[in-house]
Amino acid sequence: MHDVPTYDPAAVEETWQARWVERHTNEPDLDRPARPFFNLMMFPYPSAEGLHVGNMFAFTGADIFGRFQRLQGHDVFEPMGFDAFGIHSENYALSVGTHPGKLIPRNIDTFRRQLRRFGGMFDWRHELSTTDPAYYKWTQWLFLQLFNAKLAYKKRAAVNWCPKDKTVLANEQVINGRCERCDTPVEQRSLDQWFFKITEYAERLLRNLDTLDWSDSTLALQRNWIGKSEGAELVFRTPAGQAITVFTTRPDTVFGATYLVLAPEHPLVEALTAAEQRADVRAYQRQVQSKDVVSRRVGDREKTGVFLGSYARNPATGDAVPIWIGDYVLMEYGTGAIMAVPAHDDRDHEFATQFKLPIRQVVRVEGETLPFVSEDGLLMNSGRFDGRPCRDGGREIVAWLAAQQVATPRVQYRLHDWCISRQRYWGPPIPIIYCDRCGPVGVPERDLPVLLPPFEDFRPDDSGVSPLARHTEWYNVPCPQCSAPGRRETDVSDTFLDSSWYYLRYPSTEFDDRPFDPDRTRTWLPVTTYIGGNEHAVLHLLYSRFITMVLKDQGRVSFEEPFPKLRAHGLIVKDGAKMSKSRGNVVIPDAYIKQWGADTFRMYLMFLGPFQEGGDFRDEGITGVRRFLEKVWALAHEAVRTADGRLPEAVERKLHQTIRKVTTDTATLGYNTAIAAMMEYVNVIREHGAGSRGAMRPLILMLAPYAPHLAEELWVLLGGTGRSVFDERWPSYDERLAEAGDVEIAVQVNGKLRARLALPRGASQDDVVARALAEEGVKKFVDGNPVKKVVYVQDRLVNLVV
RNA sequence: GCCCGGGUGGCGAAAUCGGUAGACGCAAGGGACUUAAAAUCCCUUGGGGGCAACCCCAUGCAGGUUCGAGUCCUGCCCCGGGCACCA
Repeated sequence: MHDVPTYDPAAVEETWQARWVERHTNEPDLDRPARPFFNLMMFPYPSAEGLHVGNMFAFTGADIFGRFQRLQGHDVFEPMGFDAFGIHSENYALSVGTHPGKLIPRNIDTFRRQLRRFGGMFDWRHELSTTDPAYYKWTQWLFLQLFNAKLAYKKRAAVNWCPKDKTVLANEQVINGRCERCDTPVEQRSLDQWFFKITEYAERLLRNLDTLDWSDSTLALQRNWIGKSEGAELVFRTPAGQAITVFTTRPDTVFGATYLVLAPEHPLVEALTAAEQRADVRAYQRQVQSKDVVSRRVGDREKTGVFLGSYARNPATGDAVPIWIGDYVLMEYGTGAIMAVPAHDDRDHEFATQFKLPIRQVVRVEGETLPFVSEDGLLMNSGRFDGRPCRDGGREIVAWLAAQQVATPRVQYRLHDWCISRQRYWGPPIPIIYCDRCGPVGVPERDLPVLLPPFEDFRPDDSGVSPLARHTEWYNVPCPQCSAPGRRETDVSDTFLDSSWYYLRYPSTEFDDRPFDPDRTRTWLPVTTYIGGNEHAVLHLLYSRFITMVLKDQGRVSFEEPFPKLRAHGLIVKDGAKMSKSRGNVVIPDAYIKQWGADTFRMYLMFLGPFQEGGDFRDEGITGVRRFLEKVWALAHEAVRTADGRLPEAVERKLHQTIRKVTTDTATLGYNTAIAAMMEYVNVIREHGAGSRGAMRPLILMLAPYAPHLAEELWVLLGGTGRSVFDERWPSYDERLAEAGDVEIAVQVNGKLRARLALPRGASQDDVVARALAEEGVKKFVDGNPVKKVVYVQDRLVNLVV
């Protein structure tokens, strides 16, 4: 064995990272690409802790995909940016006594350094940060497009208020009644808020899901979130003529509705309350209001409520049914009022039992006892609808009641309008000026951006208004329409608005007079492949789809789905447990990259489990990958000194099988098995002592997406003359060579494996059976019995049934 | 409660149009080289039985379909994630 120079990843990686910059290797021609491929990954929030291993895992997987596409001959655009506005940065700045405006640039510097160091194929010409006025100018512009289209509106609303972060939260940011950031129980407050009418797009957002190439889990999450229910609104009238409208998904059970329940906040409660019940009703309402959202929604589920002392007529039966209020009915969903069918709804049953209300069975299902909710039954106690199947009967009942003007078919979504205002500092100011004469007026485009003033005093307070509202010199401005004294909106917008359009900005970052250039957008969008975590399956992805639909409706883009192909990666855990600071098991990538090199670290991350499922990070495992790269390094150096000739047959066959496997696996993000296949190939080369150029060059090409620095280095060593291995083409394989040689055929007797035969491909059934019967191990089990049946699978298996 | 995933060696995991279970890697044990160690190389490694060729058992549990089931069907159990008093 000749001397092989030591593999020094740090040196190799530094050299090539410098060359990539000098040679503009990662900068595609954005104006005239032959085969554009927009490889997008979810941009990170630049935390003070730096890039963590979860980011690194995601970016590595996405980068491998981009590099693979590049080798397939695409012009791959792989940009990177920073989602740097938001409560997280602001809270961190407060906790360490600095200003987010100072903190964020430092954090971004760290991230940029880390992202270069791990070897991402990023086009840094197109880096963006959502906090850059050149970016948020257009975030504000986007708000104005929705405002002008009447898709943004302000309303006083009971909103989620986090007493710790002192801000309003979107429904999506409330987890089990608690703030998703700080876990504080969320309170209800009534404030004026800006909303986007995403509910107007609910049906389209739902329907389009069928056209998307997304993972099933992500699609399911979105469907769930949109939460479509079909049913009807039914009207119950009081003797005084008041109409109480309820929403139900089970109009077939209306004959079983024995009472009504309204949400305690329902506007009709006052009018429906009898004098003698007034005190009790008031007390109950106060009690509910004082509950925090946690105990109302998820904590104590015991049914409570109060009788209002009045009645309404069931439109189907004509019976007078009592009207109650109860906090298990929510004002935000449906009409805030329900018809209670205690026989066929568990919650209603519980309530009726508690308060001794009548229970009337109207559905019969074999073997079921009350209460049950099945729709697979026949109606009973339902007048002329008796005996009808539930679903048909329901339709007929709605038609019957609709003719009397007391029923309307209705579709209900769980999705709420998107509350986008935040009473905080670290975000883009909402570009609105209030004028006593003109009302809310959009800031004219020529005056954008509305700069976020660099106030040192940005601490939020309990007032329910933004810190910007403390600065009269900032918010007092003339009305852009009539020049009368006006006042700026002092709320800033939600971070999810920043991230709802960043993919549109990337190809157009150099244009300061337009948010996204029409030509660039036509060339590069929609995004070819989007890779990111399922934690954004609902919020970010739903908002981005909505914004894109709005832009499409305004004729600003030609597509309505920004991410036709999306792949979600899994989560990475450490030694079987979720990483967290408190557990002390957070993996800091820098230390690993320093010790092992970026190429080894990238490959290890991809080897520890299926990319789309995540995996368990264990320190011990990394040595295997490093050993593999050392072997490749040594074989390549050996190959240089070896005369090239035809590969040994076994090596050639394995090579073609490997190219086949690595190609399909890389294309489908099956990185762990692709790496395993390359390891197998290297093992075969070593067994045959066949480390020649012909054996190694295709391997280096396949390895390039995974270990780009090493591949560049070895490509030059093996005679590559171009500027980069990524200007080469992915190797192709020959199916015939991959399938050459004998196949092993399993011989079963009665389904149990008894022997293996090595035979040429394509042997006939008769030959195989004859050979099988000659085997000792087979004879023994056939034992002279006649073979009753032969199952033969060409080139794989024969099963003799005796 | 509902909706997605997922349960395979000591460990991370392969194999799903039903067709040779455990590829690849880690760890462990044995050996070679070395004054020694590291590194490297070779061998063994799911469980049980046998001197051996071999045999039996084994993919969360219980059934079923099939010549044949990790894979399909029925009913359960457990783990992870999401939604959740949504009418």
